[in-house]
Amino acid sequence: MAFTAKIKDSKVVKGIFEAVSSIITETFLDIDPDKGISMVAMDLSHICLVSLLIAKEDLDEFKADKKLKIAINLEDFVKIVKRANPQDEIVFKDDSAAKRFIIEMKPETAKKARRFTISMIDIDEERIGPESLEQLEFYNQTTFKLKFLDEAIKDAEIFSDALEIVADKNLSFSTNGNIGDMTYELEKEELISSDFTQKSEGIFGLEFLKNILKVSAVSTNVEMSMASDLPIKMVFDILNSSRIVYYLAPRTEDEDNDEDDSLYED
Amino acid sequence: MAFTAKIKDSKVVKGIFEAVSSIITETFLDIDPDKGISMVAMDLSHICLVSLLIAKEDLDEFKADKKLKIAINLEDFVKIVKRANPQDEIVFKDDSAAKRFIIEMKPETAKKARRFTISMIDIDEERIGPESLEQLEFYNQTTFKLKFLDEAIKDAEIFSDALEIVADKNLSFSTNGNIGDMTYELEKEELISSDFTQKSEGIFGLEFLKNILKVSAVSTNVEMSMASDLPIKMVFDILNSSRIVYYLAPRTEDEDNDEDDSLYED
DNA sequence: GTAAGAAGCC
DNA sequence: GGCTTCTTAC
Repeated sequence: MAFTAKIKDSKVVKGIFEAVSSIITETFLDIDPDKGISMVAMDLSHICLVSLLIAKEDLDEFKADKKLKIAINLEDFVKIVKRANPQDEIVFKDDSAAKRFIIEMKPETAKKARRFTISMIDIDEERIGPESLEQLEFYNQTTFKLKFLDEAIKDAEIFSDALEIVADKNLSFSTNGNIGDMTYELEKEELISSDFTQKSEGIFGLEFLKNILKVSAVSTNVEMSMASDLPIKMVFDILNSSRIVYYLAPRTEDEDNDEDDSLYED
Repeated sequence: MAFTAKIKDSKVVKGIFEAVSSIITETFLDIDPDKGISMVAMDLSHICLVSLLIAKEDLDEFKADKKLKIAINLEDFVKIVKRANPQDEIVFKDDSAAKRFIIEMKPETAKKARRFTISMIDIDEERIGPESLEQLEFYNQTTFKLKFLDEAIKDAEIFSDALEIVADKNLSFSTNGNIGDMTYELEKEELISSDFTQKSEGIFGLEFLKNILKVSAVSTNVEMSMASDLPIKMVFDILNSSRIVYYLAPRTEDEDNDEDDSLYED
């Protein structure tokens, strides 16, 4: 047992992994004695990259002898995590010898935990990390309440399956479709912070945005970075020192060619 | 009209028969002037026997001249019972001359009842009663809150379609499947009562257990009796003097031969 | 009235 | 398996 981590608030664990698993089905969990638990993975269509860090400072217990990479099916993992009751605390352990990942849950005062295991899976090493994305230069950055983006998404899906996001003097969300269109503008005063240096615009799929917004169970603000023709970067702070970062590729004019949506040219 | 019975709380009637009909499709209702309304029937695959008694003490009105056996399709019967509103009281009557069973429902204060009838059907006399099952000698018996079994079932169905139940020092539920496994143990303190004299274990189909658990609409505790290689007996008290008893046959190693699961060798 | 969970449909 | 609807808890 090279690794043990405990989180007392199972609701946070549920919120984090339900959000992530709505986009990612399989992933490595990276256990790092110095950092905590992290993962980086892309959705199958390579349109969205998700990077999660649960910092060791946010773990109520954390023991790790060495770095570990544990590959799991997130969907199955979430089915288990969902079984936690609100008052349960959750413990993760590895049983690498048996290629199993262990999840235990129990109320803090209970003696005996319900114990689940999930088989580790074999997946290819991720071919690309987020490093190249971290080099991206965004012209515009803003932080604001997640509920605004949630509203814009719900407004937009009346008309279309995509949302246009424009950062210029202010931040605007818009869409148009057969039955009509909508515009939702946030004034500077409604933004917690904003630094817009060059107009940028992009169109993004609502399905991804809706899945990303599931993070609102565990976060209240979004820090959004944009530049035309680049993926949009959205950072969500969770717990005290942890975060989930999404890079979502814009839709291109040439929607027939799915490859153009990909975050990477293979 | 040789028989009339009234139950003021239609929700109880719904709960009882929705639970039973999830396993039994056709049955005799036995009307006994001394006892009340009862039924004994097995599911079509002969894996589960259900015995229901609604004691006459629990009926708000009960008139029966003589013993009656009324064969009905429970599925159709439940469709009718489901039509009752929560504030309705329900009256059952026979119209044996017309081979019809009558269900009336109305709010207590209403003058006029909604009236349904359902045709009696022809089914073979049940070839075997529960008498032989009542002779079974169980080594272990325990009573505990239904919610624990409910949790164990929901935990287990992530992995498999079966649940292993072991009574030894304590009571444990477990399962395993391709994606992983789970264990759920109940300490003696979590059991309302327990009398374990000899370790027993058995594997039971989750589909049956889930249908049996529908009884939780009308009961809160389960009294469970076990012995290895015997059916598991589960007794649920309902109302004041009534009860539903299930005998569920364990799955056998040789799962290809369905007959081995049968409660009876024909 | 809203939101989460369960059941039914595709 | 996802989506939708219905039910139930807060």
